[in-house]
Amino acid sequence: MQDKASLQSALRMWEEALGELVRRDGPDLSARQMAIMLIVYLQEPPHTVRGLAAQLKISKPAVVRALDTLGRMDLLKRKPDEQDKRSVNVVRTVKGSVYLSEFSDVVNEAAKRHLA
Amino acid sequence: MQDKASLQSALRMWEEALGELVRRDGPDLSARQMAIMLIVYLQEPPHTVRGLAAQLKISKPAVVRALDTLGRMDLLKRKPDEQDKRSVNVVRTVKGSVYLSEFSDVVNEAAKRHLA
DNA sequence: AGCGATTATTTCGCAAGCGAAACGTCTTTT
DNA sequence: AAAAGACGTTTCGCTTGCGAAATAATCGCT
Repeated sequence: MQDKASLQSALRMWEEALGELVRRDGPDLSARQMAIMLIVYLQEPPHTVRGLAAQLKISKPAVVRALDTLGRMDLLKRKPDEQDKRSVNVVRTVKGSVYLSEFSDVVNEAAKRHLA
Repeated sequence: MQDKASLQSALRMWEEALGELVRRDGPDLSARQMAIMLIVYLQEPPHTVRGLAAQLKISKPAVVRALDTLGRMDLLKRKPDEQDKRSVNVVRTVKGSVYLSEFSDVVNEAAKRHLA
């Protein structure tokens, strides 16, 4: 268990960043969609539907739907696997990189503001 | 603009915490619902529908719906304002406090794990 | 070559959330 | 006291997401 101060600290930081995101115009990603974005952009490729479903413990159709939505937004892309033609690799896009970059700015600003 | 290391740092922390939350059983709150929870539990009362809508720049019906859902989950409660009978105060519950306490544990664990 | 396993997707019925507009209640202004 | 405004809620039509089950394509094993 943490001390009370650090509990509040983490929550306040989350609040500021999240509030900023909700206020923002533009795409409002669900928790699952954001989790998939972060995995795809922060963990080493390759990323597959089954892999994402397993890591997040959600159903494969849920992953497929999230990829549909994120793909429509150009935040990531499907790329057929040439070795195993049943499989699909999920890859990054420029727009997705920009999106996450701005996102991390928001988080960092909140962190900085809170620590100050 | 931050240096690249700290950008990645914030994102990785967010990813670990968010991943844990998505995996978790139990209520899966939307971004808006979570934002409302954090405001109600971290900022000083009183909290009203119009106040929450203004702060998050979302419509009042959206706030009403979120309060319906969160209220059904016992994560917060409506309390009629005695002074101005048009108004409603949003107040905390024990269950909500527990929920956020566990939430901050997850965030803190992710932060600690990442800094290690 | 054939057959079961694996991968991703689609279909189905359903539940939840959205914004805009209308509404009911209460307060403030005139 | 009547009108105007403020607050929260409800209604409307619509969009999105969900899990479970069914489907299509491909792989691997024997």
